[in-house]
Amino acid sequence: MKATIKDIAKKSGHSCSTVSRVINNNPYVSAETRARIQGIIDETGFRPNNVARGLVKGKMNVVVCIIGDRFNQFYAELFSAAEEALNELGYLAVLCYTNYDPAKEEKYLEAVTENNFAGVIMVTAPETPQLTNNLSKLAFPIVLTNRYLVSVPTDVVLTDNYYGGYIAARHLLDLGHRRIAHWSGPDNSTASRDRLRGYCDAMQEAGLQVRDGDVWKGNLQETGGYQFACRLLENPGDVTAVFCGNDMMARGVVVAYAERGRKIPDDLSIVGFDDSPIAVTGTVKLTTVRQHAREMGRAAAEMVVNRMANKDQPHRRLTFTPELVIRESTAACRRTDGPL
Amino acid sequence: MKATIKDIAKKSGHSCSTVSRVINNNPYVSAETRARIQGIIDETGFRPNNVARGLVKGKMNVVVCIIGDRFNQFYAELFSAAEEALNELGYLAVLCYTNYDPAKEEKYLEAVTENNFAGVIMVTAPETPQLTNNLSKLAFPIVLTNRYLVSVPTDVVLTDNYYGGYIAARHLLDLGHRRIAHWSGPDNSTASRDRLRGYCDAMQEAGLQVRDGDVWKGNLQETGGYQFACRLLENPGDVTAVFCGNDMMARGVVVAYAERGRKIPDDLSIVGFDDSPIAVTGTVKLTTVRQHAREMGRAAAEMVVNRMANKDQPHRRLTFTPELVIRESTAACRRTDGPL
DNA sequence: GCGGGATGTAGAAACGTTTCCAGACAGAGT
DNA sequence: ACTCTGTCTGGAAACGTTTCTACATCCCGC
Repeated sequence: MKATIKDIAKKSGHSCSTVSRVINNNPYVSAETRARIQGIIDETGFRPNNVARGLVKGKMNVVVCIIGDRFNQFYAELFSAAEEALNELGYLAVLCYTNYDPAKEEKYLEAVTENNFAGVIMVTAPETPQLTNNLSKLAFPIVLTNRYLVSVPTDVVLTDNYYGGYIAARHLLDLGHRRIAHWSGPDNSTASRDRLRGYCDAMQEAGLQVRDGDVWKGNLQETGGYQFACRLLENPGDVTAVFCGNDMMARGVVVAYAERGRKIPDDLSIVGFDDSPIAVTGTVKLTTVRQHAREMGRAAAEMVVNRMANKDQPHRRLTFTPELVIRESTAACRRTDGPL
Repeated sequence: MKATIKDIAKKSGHSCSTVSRVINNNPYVSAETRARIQGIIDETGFRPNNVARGLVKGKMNVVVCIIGDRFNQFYAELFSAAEEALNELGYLAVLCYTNYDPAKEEKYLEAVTENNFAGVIMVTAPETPQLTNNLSKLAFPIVLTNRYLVSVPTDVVLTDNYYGGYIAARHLLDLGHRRIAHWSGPDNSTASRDRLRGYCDAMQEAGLQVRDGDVWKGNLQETGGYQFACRLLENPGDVTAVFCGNDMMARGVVVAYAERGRKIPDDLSIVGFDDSPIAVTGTVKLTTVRQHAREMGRAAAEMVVNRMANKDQPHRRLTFTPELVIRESTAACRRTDGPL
């Protein structure tokens, strides 16, 4: 069987307490004692049992990241940074995908409770009544990222999506575009809504009106962008630029145009969102709005362990400012024929 | 604080043992007692603490899936099926990505040991000395999938990759192709090697010789396929068909050709591998070799819990037979000019 | 030479379950 | 009437840690 702390205690002639102290780097151990015990630990290959530790401490040193969408590399990047930070802080990070299914979300949150995991970093969750109901009575730290809930205060780390939407539209306007579409995801997240507002305000500021037909909502994946692009190609109108809800969608647009021999940015200017790795794969590098994925991930990690120590501090919202990254998918508007 | 089994015992006037019995559906509880206790459990919202349970049972009911590659949807599919099965069997499934980094792999395996997780399903791992060394002394059940290790016997569920390579090449040969390239991943997995063998044997059977220059090894991702396709386009030779190591790679080839206005399958026939979801997204649906991802996932799940019960049974290797799925990326060879 | 704060160590309780053991009771077979 | 077997229940040990309490010892300043 695996060696326990008692075995080490017996072998070294010391008590469990003392062995525990050397394991946990408690200063109240003499140099000789520490050396002797450490020697035995090393030669035995003893590793403390985290389950027992978890029982007395009241929590396992495991943080679960619950993510809606496994295709979005922005989340992957965010998680990877969070994991790195969590490891440094002594926690194991594991991943669960919900596929945006509220039932799965609930299942995972329940599992966290039952297993006394230390906390949760949750990346995107549509705001369902169950979720808000659950969140409000959860006993462990949870930090949301990317979107916040209007009905429940939580710790959250965000991008300033309003500003992101604003600079995306602003950039296209500066290039002379006048009819700018916005393709995004379902309307159930603050992230999407805030970006939309930013886009609308930029348009209005330029004296342009956003028409109903200019904003399309679909799935935030490559297929979504692909489909919308096909729809636009069939019925071009005078749209000369598109602001996409994320880079995956933007990629889908590029593919649809490439397949028909149309040129980006000549035939259409595209701004993505996220600046995820796929923004720079493929021939046309995307102009996009960079979210600071790694910084957000690290911040979320720090926030979640911070809350473990201070259970009752007020909830905090940390907002990162996105920035425009100009690459090859946008260019000055060449169409001058239409009105507006 | 959260209710414990003792609180329930006190409230119901019964002992902890009895409460435990109703929680675990032990038959030795009278109907009335069970009803009364269950009532209290329900009204209290009591949930047993898995950590305490894990301590006495010697393991947490958590299975970790360790996956090398988060981009490959075939693995995602496999994991999703495994998770489903594991949930049915009473286990929580969580995910860790190694990015093919042996150090991360080791870290996760260590975490499994320290946290007494119930077992591991590991999807792809390059066979490093550390890994084999670690695996041979692990105390928990582990089942490998997709590739097996030559130096350590383990439980493993596989696709018959040799046969997969064979039918892929055979299909292209049947379409009249003679110069068929094979683009795959690094040579460190049995999966790649077996597919290569199958492809070579099919070629030889047809009286054709595989030349060194026909087999390229790169990264098994879209970028890998894209790069190889570019290389081929620059220097076409007489290759008319390609058998790709997986669907992502095949997709990359399609994109490269589309961007240059070349037609698939007219200019190049492509066979992928996996039949992952991306095989049917995009305009050209891929001809590919289907691996039975969901069946493999479920099998892996069953295998891992099976081994928990029977620690000393001999290791098993379960092989699924892949099948060719013919779609739009392959067509009869039209080039008849060159010798072979 | 004596109280008093560090420093070092051991023993035992505690964490929340499961499970082993023992005992009570009932009905059935002799 | 008696064992015997099966059903039901409670008490307590066990799982492997951390941590609380208690007790030495030492050195310091008086």
